[in-house]
Amino acid sequence: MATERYNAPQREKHWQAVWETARKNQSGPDTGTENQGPKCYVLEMFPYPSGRIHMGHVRNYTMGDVFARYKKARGFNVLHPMGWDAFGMPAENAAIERNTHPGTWTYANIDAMKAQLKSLGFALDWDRELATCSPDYYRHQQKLFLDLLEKGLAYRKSAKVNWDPVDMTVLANEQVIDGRGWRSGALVEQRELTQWFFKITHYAEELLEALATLDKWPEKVRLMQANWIGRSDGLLVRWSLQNGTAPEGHKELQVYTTRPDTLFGASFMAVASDHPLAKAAAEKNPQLQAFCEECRRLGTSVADLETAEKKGFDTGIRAVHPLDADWTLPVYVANFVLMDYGTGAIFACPSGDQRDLDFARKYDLPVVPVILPPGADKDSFEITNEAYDGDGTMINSRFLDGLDTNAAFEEVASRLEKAKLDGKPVGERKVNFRLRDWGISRQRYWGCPIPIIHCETCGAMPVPEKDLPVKLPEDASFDKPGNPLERHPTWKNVDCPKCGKPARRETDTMDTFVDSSWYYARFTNPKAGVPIDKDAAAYWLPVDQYIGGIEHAILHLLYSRFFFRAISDSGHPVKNLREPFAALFTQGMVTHETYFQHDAEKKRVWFEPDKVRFEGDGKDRKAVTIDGGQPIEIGDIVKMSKSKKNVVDPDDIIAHYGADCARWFMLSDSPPERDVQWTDEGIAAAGRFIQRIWRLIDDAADKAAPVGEKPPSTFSPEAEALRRATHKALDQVGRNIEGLRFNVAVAQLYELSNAFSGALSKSGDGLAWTIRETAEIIVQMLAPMMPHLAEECWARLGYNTLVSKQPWPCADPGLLVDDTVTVAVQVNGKRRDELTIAASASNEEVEAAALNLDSVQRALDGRKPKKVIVVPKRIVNVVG
RNA sequence: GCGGACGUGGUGGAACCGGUAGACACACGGGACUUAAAAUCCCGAGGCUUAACCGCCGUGCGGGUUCGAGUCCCGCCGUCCGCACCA
Repeated sequence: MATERYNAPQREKHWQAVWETARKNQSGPDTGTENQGPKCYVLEMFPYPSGRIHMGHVRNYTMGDVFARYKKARGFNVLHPMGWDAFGMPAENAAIERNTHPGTWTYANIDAMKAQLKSLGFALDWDRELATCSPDYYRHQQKLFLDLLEKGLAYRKSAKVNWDPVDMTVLANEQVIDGRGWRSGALVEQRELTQWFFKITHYAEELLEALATLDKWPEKVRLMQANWIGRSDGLLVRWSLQNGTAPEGHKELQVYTTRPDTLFGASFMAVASDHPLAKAAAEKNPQLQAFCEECRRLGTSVADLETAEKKGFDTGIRAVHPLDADWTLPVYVANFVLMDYGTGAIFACPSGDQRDLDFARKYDLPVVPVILPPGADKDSFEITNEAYDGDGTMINSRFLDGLDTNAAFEEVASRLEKAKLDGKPVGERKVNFRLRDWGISRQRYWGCPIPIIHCETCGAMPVPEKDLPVKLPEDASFDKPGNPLERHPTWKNVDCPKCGKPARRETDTMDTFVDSSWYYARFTNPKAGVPIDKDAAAYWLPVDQYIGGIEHAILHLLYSRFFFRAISDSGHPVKNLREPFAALFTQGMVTHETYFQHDAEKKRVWFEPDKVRFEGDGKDRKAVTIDGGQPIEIGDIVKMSKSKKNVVDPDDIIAHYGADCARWFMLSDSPPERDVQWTDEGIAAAGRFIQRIWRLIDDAADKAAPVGEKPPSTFSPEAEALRRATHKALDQVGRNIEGLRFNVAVAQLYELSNAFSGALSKSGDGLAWTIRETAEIIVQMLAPMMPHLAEECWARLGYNTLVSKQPWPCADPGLLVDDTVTVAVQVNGKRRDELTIAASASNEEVEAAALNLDSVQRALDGRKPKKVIVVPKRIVNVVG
């Protein structure tokens, strides 16, 4: 009887309905009851509800689902929730374009995407679903904000901010990429605005130190965060200003340096154009005034800053060298000195810093080498156009001469700590961080309102807790650019909660990264009346496996690490936990070839993959249009994106091949952390494998021993071999899923299927029993990856239970070790032969057998072996 | 410029702690089944040499350590990513 093809799309709907009925996609109430085992919290980064799932989501959520289902089968009590990162710009843009409300658009998208996720068969706990745009969620976020405010971890200040002129909003430093807004791509400008900030710098040291404890995070992400936090160890040094050269009231200049060892190489001082000393000096100097203005204008865009030539202006002020009262240096205003790092002032050592050197050459200032690189000759060493900023031996540095760089640092630091200027130490050790406080104000409607009321008398007053949530008004207008909350006729008019006088609401909303900084904690009990249910969070946190894109290496992950600490320290601690994500995995992107033609202006016009037909293969492979047969160029393989039209819609794939096929393909071939290339051949191969498994199991079901039959007492060699292959694969597949090496697990399942298919045509003692054993183990191993197919196969094998409810099978340790082993035989390190021998053979026996081989004798060519190395069960190397 | 990762057949990739390089899959070639095709099944395949065996070469390039190196060390080359006036 010919086997019917497995109709994946149809059967998948069936099994999804069965699961729904069985309520199997539940992790149970708050502390979980489904499994008695230890808890395991599996989380994938929740999606922005853009309207449709893309292949990147499919890959991300498939990995999480395989891991979650596997852990469940291993007896863990698993939490695997899903929600929506639902605030943000696109909803507002959609509102403008379609004349709908952002909420309407967002919730319609959520419905559509939820249906898509369900059609992929993910074992998600939908009872815990949350959307950050719901007042049920953001009311708690407002409470968290108020608690941070009370602790001084949220505050308001006027600051230069990154202004995105397209999105018309403020961006955090982390959200500016190559001088452009991370979402809009517009050139970012600098503007002075009063904004709300979170004091992430308060945790700079801790966030950096704790990276060392995150041993289940990728090294790469930890390094990126460490660089971002940017700790430097240095010295604050106070330089006195020479009498008569400095403006009234300016007696000293404080600089920050990480290289006090180079102090004798100092050649000038430089301050930022908005440094108080620069401003004071400019008052009486119109030319300097003009120069400062120029610097400020230049600084309007980050891109300009990066390309600007180094320029300076001599203020005429002179600073006294802290180690030599007779030595004075000129003070410049320089465009490359930043006011918001260190003290906004530096001393410059041109021989040891490229910027200082460029500046010194331009203005003809002295360049004195003070550090001799290791191996360089003292007499001939000189600095020409390249500064030397490495370590070495001190020269031209008086009492430091001969010391190494580190010793010189210490010597200068301790001298200056003891030295006094106006009764206070000249030098003070200081650790500086690159990290800045997180500006969270956004001039947008579709975000969490900041619960503050501004009163002319009382200032910025927190909204009383009883008045939370501060809800967004439904009737906002989106017809103009700018903030709809700002121009709403009534919403912002409220009375001051303290004095009762008319006041106005804060119209800024929070950066959406705040929303995603604590959602993982909310998932542990999303219906709690407080932001975080302490018991539920204590049970479930930390997240045991977090999975998402590398693009969040800094932004989301650093903010979450900070926010979790900040809320812990302001009344919402979860045990003593400081880190929310115990293990992190960053998956690669889904890529696809691109196809294009050039238009009349030489611009590329992109083609969807299904508009392209191919002719030939290998080097002769050509693309043509599907209708006209006109030539098309084949472009790079890049991340799927709408703009390049190289996207494949998951819905189309599910409808054609089924969800299991899409899932299987996303797990195959490429290591999960690397990019995977979507190809038609690849998805077709996955589809073939599904049919193959179905045929194999169908065939096996006919040949297998009945369910529950006792194991036979003897096994034929064929049966024995199949059992060994099966149990080895079981052992390996488990390990590889555990280690998220899905591509390797997939290969092992292919391999076992090949062996199984060969064994099905054989007969022998115990084979029928072994066929059942292997068939069941294959199905159970496939279950986390292709859950629908696995259920179908499980039923075909005679069960009316669900395979997704079965415990993970146990590999028989006795079948993992072989009686005989094949070892390679080398002569002088070159492989000459192989030897099959009892695993229990002694080294002497192996050696004798190896020397006995013709091939070994031939290779030795009459020489006596000098030495024989035997590595048990692996290799024999004859040296002769 | 600084920091990091990576480099294996025609392709994606595998190889535990230094121990048979190329598992598995794609593409390709040959065969079976078929009137034919699709589907399926079987076989082949790193390169050079050879009728075949044998042999030689082979994990970006050059050196080194080792009985033995894709794996460790040093120096190059290339690709990708992150950061970038941070004093």
